[in-house]
Amino acid sequence: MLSQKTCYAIRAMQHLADHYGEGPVQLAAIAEAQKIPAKFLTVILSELTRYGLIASQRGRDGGYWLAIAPIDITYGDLIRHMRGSLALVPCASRYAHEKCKNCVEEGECRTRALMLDVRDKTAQILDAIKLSDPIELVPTFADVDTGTA
Amino acid sequence: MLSQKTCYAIRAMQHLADHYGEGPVQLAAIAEAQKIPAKFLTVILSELTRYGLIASQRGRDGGYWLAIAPIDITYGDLIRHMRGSLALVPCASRYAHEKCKNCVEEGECRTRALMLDVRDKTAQILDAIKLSDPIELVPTFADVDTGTA
DNA sequence: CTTTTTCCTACTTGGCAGATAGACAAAAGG
DNA sequence: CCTTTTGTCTATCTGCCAAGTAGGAAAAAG
Repeated sequence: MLSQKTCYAIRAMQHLADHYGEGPVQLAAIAEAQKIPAKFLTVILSELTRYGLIASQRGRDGGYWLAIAPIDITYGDLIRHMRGSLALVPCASRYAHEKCKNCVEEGECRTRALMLDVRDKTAQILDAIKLSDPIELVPTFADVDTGTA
Repeated sequence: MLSQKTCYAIRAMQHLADHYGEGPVQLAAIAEAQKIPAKFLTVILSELTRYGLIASQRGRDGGYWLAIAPIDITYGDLIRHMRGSLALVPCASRYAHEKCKNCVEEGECRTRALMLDVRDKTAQILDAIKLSDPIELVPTFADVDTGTA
């Protein structure tokens, strides 16, 4: 599961990508358009600024903009910055590896082996899609007919 | 992230799969071998029994065993039972769909479109691997050299 | 009827995601 | 300079829920 914060961050970044090259976008504008609690967005944007993904300007007519062209930012980057990991299990993370608690030896853990594979496939998808890429929207009812899960 | 409970459930099921056809396996044996707190395992196994994945017998020489052949149980099934969803975001789940809070319209949400894709790929992997499949273990140091994430 | 083992319901607890508060810093206009 | 606007930082609150515990009931077998 992505945290709520990560979801907010993604939407904020998408918003900035949509307005790339148009000068600073103010926090309030993002908050309203993306339905993100303004005060919380403050924290998120500061974080993204610190990571170097966005730049900012204070004072009148200030705001935020992408520090990197949207074509150079992948969803994978973004999620890793916000969550630390794409893996479903701490021991299967490559950048944010951590031992699971109450687990068997890592070298003996079948779950870990499996989840490493899932992680890599997930990374393949998310690292291939850039903020600038058009994303084909999926209508709301799509869930009903495919009985996959 | 898989919950700790889900991880325990997976290991417990693997254990039962390893002893398939050997008669009932007692809770204490699973708990010890898989390093799972015994009292908590109680709750998990009962749940799995209710779902029909395992069967049980009380009393002397009782225990648990798989109610279904390991070749007919996929990791996907298992995780869905324990977590309700393979998706990274509630609105991208197919069986356990739920609206995200504080989000834009689902039909307009790019994050959802993306995450639906990730979910499907994840399901493809996890539904293709059965409890009976041998899983190639991955040595502990594998994380160091591949700089993917 | 005693022992062994699973089953059930309820409860406790700690941690942390999510969100807020409020003082501070800087940029621009007048 | 002083005021307004907007971002920055650090501290704090709060409610929820995963994780685990407690303890007794039910069943099987001898």
